[in-house]
Amino acid sequence: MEPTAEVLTRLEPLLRQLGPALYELDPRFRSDMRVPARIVADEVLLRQMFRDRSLLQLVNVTTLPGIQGFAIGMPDMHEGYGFPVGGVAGTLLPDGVISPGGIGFDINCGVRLLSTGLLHEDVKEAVPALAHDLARSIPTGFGRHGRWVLSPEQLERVLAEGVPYVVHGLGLGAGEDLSYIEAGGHLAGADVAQVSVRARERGSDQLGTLGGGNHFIEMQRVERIYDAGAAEALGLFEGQLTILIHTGSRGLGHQVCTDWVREMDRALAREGLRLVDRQLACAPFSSAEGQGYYAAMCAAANFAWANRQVLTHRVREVFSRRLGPRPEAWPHVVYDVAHNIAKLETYGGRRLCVHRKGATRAFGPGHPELPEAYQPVGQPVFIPGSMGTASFVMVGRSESQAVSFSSACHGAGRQLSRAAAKQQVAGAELRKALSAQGISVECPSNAELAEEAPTAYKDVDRVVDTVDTAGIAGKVARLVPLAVLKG
DNA sequence: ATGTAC
Repeated sequence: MEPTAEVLTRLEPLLRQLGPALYELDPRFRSDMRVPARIVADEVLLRQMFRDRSLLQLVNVTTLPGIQGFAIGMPDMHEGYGFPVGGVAGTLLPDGVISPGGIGFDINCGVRLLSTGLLHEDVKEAVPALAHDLARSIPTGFGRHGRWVLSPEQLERVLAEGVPYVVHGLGLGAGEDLSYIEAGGHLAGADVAQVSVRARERGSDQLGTLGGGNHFIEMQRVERIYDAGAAEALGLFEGQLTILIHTGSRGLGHQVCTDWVREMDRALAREGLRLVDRQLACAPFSSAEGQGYYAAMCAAANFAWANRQVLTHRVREVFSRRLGPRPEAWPHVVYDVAHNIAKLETYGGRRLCVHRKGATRAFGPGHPELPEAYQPVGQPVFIPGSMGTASFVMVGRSESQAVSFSSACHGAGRQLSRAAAKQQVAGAELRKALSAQGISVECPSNAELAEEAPTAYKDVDRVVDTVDTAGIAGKVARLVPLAVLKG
């Protein structure tokens, strides 16, 4: 929905440019703003944000109790539930609020990049078969559940322990994988008791499933390297075959979000508190609701990392079956990073709860949380483009700390709603067009395909260049699709 | 994103 012309004319003069790709909205725009709103964008992307409610949603975020500094939108920002997708906000611990809408329904939706030692050129003929095998091995699509049902005990351990349990307890993956996953694939704040029975039921057969919507697995070719030093540190080279996995915590995370939004909504009503937008339901981090949600969110995040780990194992099985057990055909984890999560981090000596919704953590070089090999170059940031377009590998820069609470964008960003895309795009035609580009498509539904059409998304090259210009992350490599597997 | 509006 578009904001009214009246609102936009009032907003415009209070918006000033702070840098080559950074804007600030003065808090005088609305009396309830506690801090300014900032936006990483160029002129074109900024204009696009005027076409939906995302800017006003970002303004709403600045009203949250305990918010520090500013609320900031990434260049791929668009309208979401409560918070805009592409929004970042840090609240002061212990009594600032945590808001499930600031993390998103798909808790720890994120991206994992796998690299092979193969040149695409050398395995060209095998790509369609590999894609087909992946489609047979990995359940995809909305409502699709896996054939593998975890016992209640296994699920509890996934929620409590995350990827270390998947590797060492379930035997799926290698010990080296753990060093290349944000937080080692395990948040210690998880408390299984805060995850409802219903959420657990929904998750019990969804480990190792891809889901629908914009979730996908893509086989890609490294088309171009921008930063040779960083590419070398990440093990990337031109012509290389890579695999990108984009998925999250499935129905389990969705149910956790639903449960705790309701819980917080009730608590607010009990105390007679009204928010500017009910979808911003939140609670002080230190409150029972804040602690409960945070513990459940950590558990759902562990589930999502575990999910991407199981999918990695499936990819390895398929590659090894098809290409033989040679070391160059064994996909390594380059990195795995969330873009829907809240993390506890320190800025200017203050402990904050940093909400990232459709925003990727982008720690610069030398950050202690990075694996040793990436210390000199910074944290890998993956920007999946829309289907059939390029994806990018970037690395976080130290400047991101002051500019954006160490955050960058997470994708191209929608410019058409799912409904609008479905109306405008014929899935069957799109399928043909992708095939004509030489991209193998493994997706049962034309409707799902249409919703994710490239025209439904902003220009990923522009989004990525804006992030680069803003100085929060730098371009390392451009990856182009060879085969896409989606729901 | 999501057993696609309890």
